[in-house]
Order: sequence, then structure tokens, then C-alpha cells
Amino acid sequence: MSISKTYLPKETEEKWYSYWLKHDFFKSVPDEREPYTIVIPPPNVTGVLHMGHMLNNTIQDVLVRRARMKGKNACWVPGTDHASIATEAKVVAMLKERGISKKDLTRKEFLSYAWEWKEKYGGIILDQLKKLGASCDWDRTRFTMEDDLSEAVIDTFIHLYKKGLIYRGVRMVNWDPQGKTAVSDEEVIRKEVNQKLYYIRYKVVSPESKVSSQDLTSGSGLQTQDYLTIATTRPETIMADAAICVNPNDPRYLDLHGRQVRIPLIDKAINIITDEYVTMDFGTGCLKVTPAHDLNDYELGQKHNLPVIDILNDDGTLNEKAQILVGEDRFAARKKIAALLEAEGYLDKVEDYKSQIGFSERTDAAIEPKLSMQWFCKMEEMAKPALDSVLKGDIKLIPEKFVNTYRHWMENVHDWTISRQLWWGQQIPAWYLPNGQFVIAKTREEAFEEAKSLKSQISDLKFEDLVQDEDVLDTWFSSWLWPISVFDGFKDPNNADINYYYPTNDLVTAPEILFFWVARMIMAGHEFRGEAPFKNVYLTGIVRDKLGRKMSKSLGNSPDPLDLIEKFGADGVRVGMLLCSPAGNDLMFDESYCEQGRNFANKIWNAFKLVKGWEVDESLANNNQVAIDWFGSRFNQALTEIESNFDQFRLSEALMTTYKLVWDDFCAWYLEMIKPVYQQGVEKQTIDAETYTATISFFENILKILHPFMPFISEELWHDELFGERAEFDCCIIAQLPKYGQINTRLLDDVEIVKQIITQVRNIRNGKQIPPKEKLALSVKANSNVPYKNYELIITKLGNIDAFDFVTDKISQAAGFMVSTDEFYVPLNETIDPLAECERLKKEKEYLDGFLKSVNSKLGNERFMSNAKPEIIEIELKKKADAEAKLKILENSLAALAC
RNA sequence: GGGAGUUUAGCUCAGCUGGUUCAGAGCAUCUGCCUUACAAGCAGAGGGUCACUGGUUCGAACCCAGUAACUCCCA
Repeated sequence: MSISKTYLPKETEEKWYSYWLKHDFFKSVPDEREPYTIVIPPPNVTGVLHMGHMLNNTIQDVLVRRARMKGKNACWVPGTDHASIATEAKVVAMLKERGISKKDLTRKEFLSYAWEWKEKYGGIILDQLKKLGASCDWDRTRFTMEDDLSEAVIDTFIHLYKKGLIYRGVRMVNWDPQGKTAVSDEEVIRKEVNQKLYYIRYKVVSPESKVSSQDLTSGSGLQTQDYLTIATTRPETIMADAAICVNPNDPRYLDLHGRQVRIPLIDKAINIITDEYVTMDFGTGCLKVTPAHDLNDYELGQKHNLPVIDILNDDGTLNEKAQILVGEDRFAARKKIAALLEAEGYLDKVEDYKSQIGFSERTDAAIEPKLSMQWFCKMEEMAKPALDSVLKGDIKLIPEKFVNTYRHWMENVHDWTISRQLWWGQQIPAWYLPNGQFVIAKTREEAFEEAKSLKSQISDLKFEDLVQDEDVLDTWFSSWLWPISVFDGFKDPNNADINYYYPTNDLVTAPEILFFWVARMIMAGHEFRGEAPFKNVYLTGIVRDKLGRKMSKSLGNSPDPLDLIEKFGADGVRVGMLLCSPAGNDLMFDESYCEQGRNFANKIWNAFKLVKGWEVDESLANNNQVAIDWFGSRFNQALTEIESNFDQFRLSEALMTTYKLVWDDFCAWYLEMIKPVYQQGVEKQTIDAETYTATISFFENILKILHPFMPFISEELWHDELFGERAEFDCCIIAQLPKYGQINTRLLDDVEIVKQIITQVRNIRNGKQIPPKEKLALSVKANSNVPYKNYELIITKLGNIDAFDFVTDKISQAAGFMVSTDEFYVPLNETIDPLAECERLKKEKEYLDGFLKSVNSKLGNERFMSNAKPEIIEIELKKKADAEAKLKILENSLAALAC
């Protein structure tokens, strides 16, 4: 069977993914092993895979696969959330295409369309994850709107209501006029926007009595005060003005305290009030107070007992209370009203102005502050244990810097608006009586029973009289239960799964949802299980493009992950993602990282091809024991480094350690050391049995440590006949990671010196343009105790040396170099330029002189000697001795050259 | 406006408790090679005032203060 020249991912990915599935390797059931659990951050059911998901899920898969290979019972629970706003928008769009309007449907009809949509498109993102190699237990796939999870949501609502943690109230909320729903503070994205500041004149009302008294006391004329000018970015809301407010200390407006102005265009009189809240040096120092349409104004209005005049409809158009421009959209109205004011002479001037505006995360519509009746969840009480568990370290945030952010948010937490004016979601279990009273109950039956027992209820209350709250609960009110609900911890709080898998181990998610989701899951964990839901929260960076811009659909700067997989293979993309993702830092993604990943896969493939081309010749002796021992030590050393990297969630470093071990140590050095010399006319290169066995075993171990990062190629090679017959269930995915072995540091150090010698010989070849095929001689004048004899075979093979000998004197007419304190000579036919040689030696001497000087100045410094730790002094002394030894050799060489 | 973070080679990042003349890795670049596993490769090489200014210390990329630029979070 001929083996292809490059690794072809497509041929293996499909094959092994279905093999793994078929053999239930992703499946987890509780047993006596230690569990390792991750719940997926449920992607939005409307979503398609983007680069953020790629990163996030690659990391989760690496962690899960590694845990599995460490003998743990690994369980990765997949699923999606129902994303009320986003999904409802998709469904509305689908209906529109079919010529159906949501208005004409009943709730039930609408929901059946929504489920139809979900069944059709809702699984896309999970199927995409499979392409990446995600080893989720798909049998456990959950959805936040399925019956059991919905029931959990309703039950927790009732529980929290009974505890007094949920209440209903009129509040200023963030209104999304496009989604026609309230959204939480966390779902509002603030952006700086170029706006206009309109300066508008309000005519001051002048009651005769006041004018005269003013005239008498101060003598100030009213002529200049006929108008009062305010500055606003929202001229379309003037009809909702309830007052004009000035700072009581503002000398410009002292005359106006207690008087009135008339709103332009509608000519309505409102009071001038005073409050220190107003900044004197912003705008004109006069603030129009519009309680219905601004949070600060609302509070000011409460304080001063002002009426609330809401002139906007739910969709952002003006209503009849506006009196003019009724039915116009708020932004259209803004332009029109500016024109009207201008025409009537009320517009003083217009300035450019930058300010922060909130936009809905889901629809990108400008958020409208709006007063409405909503359901809220009190946060303060639940925040406390959730904060403590992070501060105490029961939950570790990685990287640690997020602890500060987390604390700040938790200490200043606001109540959570949990109602949404939508249909797609869990309907709030509040039932209203005709008299406006309400009860909270799971079913109409229970609600009816409870309603009957209300003191002031209507005497002839009928079952059908109860009307359930129209609104649904925020999607996060489902997601915050996720680590518990996926194991049916609400339905059956003592079941085997929840007892075994909860609390989960690691959560991998984006820092953007630290508050939305992570903090609330921690609260829910404490509230409903008395225990935090996970131990580590690994917060990934944000995937940005090369220019540092966040990847987004609207910018079009995000590659399609599936195209990347097509181009570089799943393993290549996984490696590419990890290579550029240091923990907690954003990553500047570039396709070239995936290319590097693909090249790495190819390198492994070709190393495999090499080994596969060998044939054992039993008659051959093992000449490679040194190489075998060296790589064995090097491998064990790398294993401990990788382990420590994983302990600290330094995945990119663990990968880089693996990469270098495989590419540099194994391929570039080890295989070159042991590789049979090419024999012409021989079909298969022959090798001794011991070396062959050792190499195969190394290769198998390498496949194991590669597997979490590159599951497909490692599984593919694992099953090659090179490793002998594999039983059906003998798969790399469940192989156990190699155990740590001995590390011979002396050997590792020696080989570093040997490598330097080989590099120096290669440099001489390069410099003198001696072809690699031409053999050279090498002599060593050893001053150290490095056992070069042991390494002779390696040196001669990799340096292409045909004569390696030990000498006691310098050799002239040879290119020389020094490694450690040993001198090496490569005799050459050509004459050596003594001047150039002299120059080289002098340069080296200069460096060493400087080095020695700095060491000596330290050792000569009394304060260093008295303050530095003994080990540091010892190192300095050794440095001094080494430098002196080297210098002596150099000086001899220089003397020999007579320069 | 408040808080957090970042700044080290052309790029992306390491650099742990201050201690080798300590400045490092990968990629990219340059030079030479189609050497029977791999040109998606091999062998080499060059690249940095550790943002800036002070301070502490025998000793600072690392600790402290200030400055600048950028990023994020909250208002």
C-alpha cells in the first residue's frame, strides 16, 4: 500500500469521527472513576459557528480529551439555548416570507411555527462542532426550551418569588423598539455616536404681578429673558417635557425661579424648577426634564413630583400624547421637529456632539429608556455567596485579573429585569384576576386554588377568569440553571447524574458574558445546590483579525470556520487556534496559524512515513542506545513541562512544547541520529530490532500526547499496522497518557553540547561552501570531562565526519571552534587565513574579557557578597572559573597564531 | 467620570520569588540547498534602548512613582 506524500485530512476525519461515535467513546455514565465534567456554553440556537466558538470549543475538547486519557470519566455536555429575541426575530422573518404576520397569529400558533423553525435549523451549530472533532456526549444534548428545562425555569421562578427575591414593578427599563421588548442592562452595548446638540428656545411666561415686582426690586428688564434656551440631543421629546430645571446657584437664571416657560410648537406651559443635579457649564445650564424618556430625568421627576408623559409607542413611533407628528418614528420625528422649530424661530443653533448611546445586543436598535411594568429578580442577597466563592478561591478565574472585575460588578449589582415582551420562551407563571390581583403558580389549576384563597378576591371568580402574564422570561434565566438543569438537578435533585457530575470541573467561556452568565450561574449554584457549579472558569480571549478588530459579521472580517477546516484540516485549524491564544488575552487571528498547524500535521505524517519504510534486520547490533536514552529523557522532560502548562491552563504553551518536542527533538535530531544510512539498491532500509522497537514506542507515545490537540491524525496513525494488530476498542482517544519516567539531566546536557558541535561543523561547511556530501575530519582537544567517545557515532553521522580523533595539541591549517571549554578542529585543504582567524579569536576574547570583568566586579563588591544568596555567589564563582579557563585557551591560540 | 489591563524582535507571545553577558520561542525575513520521510521541507544567519522619565537596590524587562499610547469593563 502506497502512503501519500502529504497528510490528507479529509480522508481521515469523517472516518474516525464516526468510529468514535459508533464505539460510544464520547459517552459517559457515572461509574467508580473520578469524573471530569464540562458543560458547553450553550450557543444560541439560531447561531452558526463563528471563530469564537471555534476557539472556545477547541479548548474544551482539548481539556476533555486529555482528561479522558488520564483515566477520568470525561463528560462534555452539549446543547443550545433558545435565544428568545434572536429566534423570535428569525421566526417573524420566516413568517413574513410566507406572507404571515405575527399579529394575526395566536400565541400557540406562533410557537408551533417557532418550534418548526427550531427543528429545521436549530441543530446546525452542533453539527458544525462535530467537524471540529468535538467529543461531546451527544446523547446528553439539551435545549433550554425543552420540557424538563422549562419546568426547572418555572419552578425556580416560583421558588424565588416565594422567597421574596422576585417582584413586579414599574421601572425605567432598556426598551428595544425593534424587538419590542425590555432587555437587561447587560444586553445594552454602548457606542459613541456622532449626534447633534439642538439649542431650543422656550418662551418664558410672564405673569404681570411677578414682572412688576421684579422690576421694582432688581430693575432687570425682561427683554433678554423673553426666551430661555436649552440644549438637547433629543428635540423630538420636547412634547414630553415636564419641567425645565436649572441649578439654584446659577446666577444667570436666578430671576426665573418659580416661573414658567412654554414648550414650543405645542405651546404648553411647564414649570421652571431648580436642582443642584444640573451642571451649570454643560450646554446652556438649562435642562429639559423628560421623565418618561430618560433615566436621570425620571429620578429628577420623582424627586420633584413631575408628571410622566410618555409620547412613544412600543415600536418607537410617536403617540397621540405627542400632539404633533403622531405616528412618525422617533428618528424621523427628530429631523422633522428640528425643521419645524427652525421655521418658527425656536431653533437657536445646532452643534455637533459626540455621546454614548445604548444599542440592543440582539437587534442593534437604539435603546429607548422606557417606563414599564416588568418582573425583576433581586440580586444582592444571591450575589454575596457568589462573590465569596470567587474571593475565597473555591472558584478560580483564569486569568486571575478577572477577579477584580467580578468583584466590582458583584458589589454594585443591579436587580435583573427578567421579563421579556416576547412569546418564544417560558411564559411567566403569574395569573391575573379580573381585579388586577395576581398569584404565582405553576398551572392554572393551582393558580385558581390560590386565587380563591386570596382575601380580597372577587366572590364569583371563575376558572377562565384567570389571565396568565403575556411575557416570557429572559433566556439567561434559563441559562443560569444550565450546569444543574442539564443533569435534571431540579426535576430530581438527588439523581445519580447530578450527584456524580456536579459540581463540574472547568467552564470555558468568553469574558464578555462573565456577568450575564457566569456570575449568575454561580448564584444559581449556591441558591439551588448550595455549591458552586464549577471549579475553574477559563476565560478565553476575543478573536480579532490581524488589525485588532473584533471579528464580526457586519465587518465581514471573519473567515468561515468550515472553510478553514476544508482548507487546513480540523487538526490544522485546532492547532492554529491554540497557537495564537494565550490565556485571557485577545488573539489576533490569521490564517497563517492554521497553515502552521497543517504543516505540523504534515511533518508528523512524513516522520511516520520514514519509520514505516524500515525493516528489522535481526543480525544488526544496536548502535543507537545513546540516542534512545537521550530522547527518552527528553520526552519525559517535555511531559512534565506539558503537565505544568496544563495545570496553569497555558494551553498554547503546552502545545508549543509538544510541537518542539516532535519537530525538533524527535524529527530533526532523534530520527536523524538513528536513521539507517541509505543503501543503494535496497528496497527497504534495514535497522536493528532494539532501535526499531524503541522508536515505535516513542512514536506511539508521541501520538498520545498529540491526541488532545490533533485527534484525527493521531487516531489515523495509531491504527497503522506499524503498531501491530489493534483490537476494535484499542484507540488513541482512550489510550492512557504515558507515565513519567526518569530524566537523565547529565545526558541531556551532554547532548546539548554535541548538538552545538554538529551545528559548528555545519557552519564551517556553509561558510566554506563545502557540500554536505563531502566528508570532513574532526579533532577534539578535550579540556572538559564530557565523554565524547560516547557520542562519536552521533557526531560523525550528523556532521558527516569520516575521522573523529582526540588530540592533545592544536592543529594548524584547520578551522577551529570552541564548545564549552573544549577545542575542535576541522582540517581543511585550503589554507586558513590567519588574519581572519585572529580576528575571530580576538572578538571572542573581547567578549569573555567583558564577561569576566562584570563577574569580578560583582565578586569584588562587598555588598553583593554580604547580601546575595550563597547559591548566587556560587554561580558567579563558577562563571569566573569557566571564563578564565576559556580565556586561557584563547590566549594560547592567539599566541600560537602570533597575533 | 470611575476601575482594570496591556506596551519585550517585522508579527504573535514567553520571561515564575529581582541574580549567568538575560534578553527568549514560534512565525515571518535573509543565505545556501530539489541531500531517497517531508520544498507544507532541510541546513544556517540576521533582527530588540524590554513604551518613556525618575526612584529603590550590590544588581531591574521584573519592584515603586510619574508620563504617554492602546484595549476592556462600569457609569
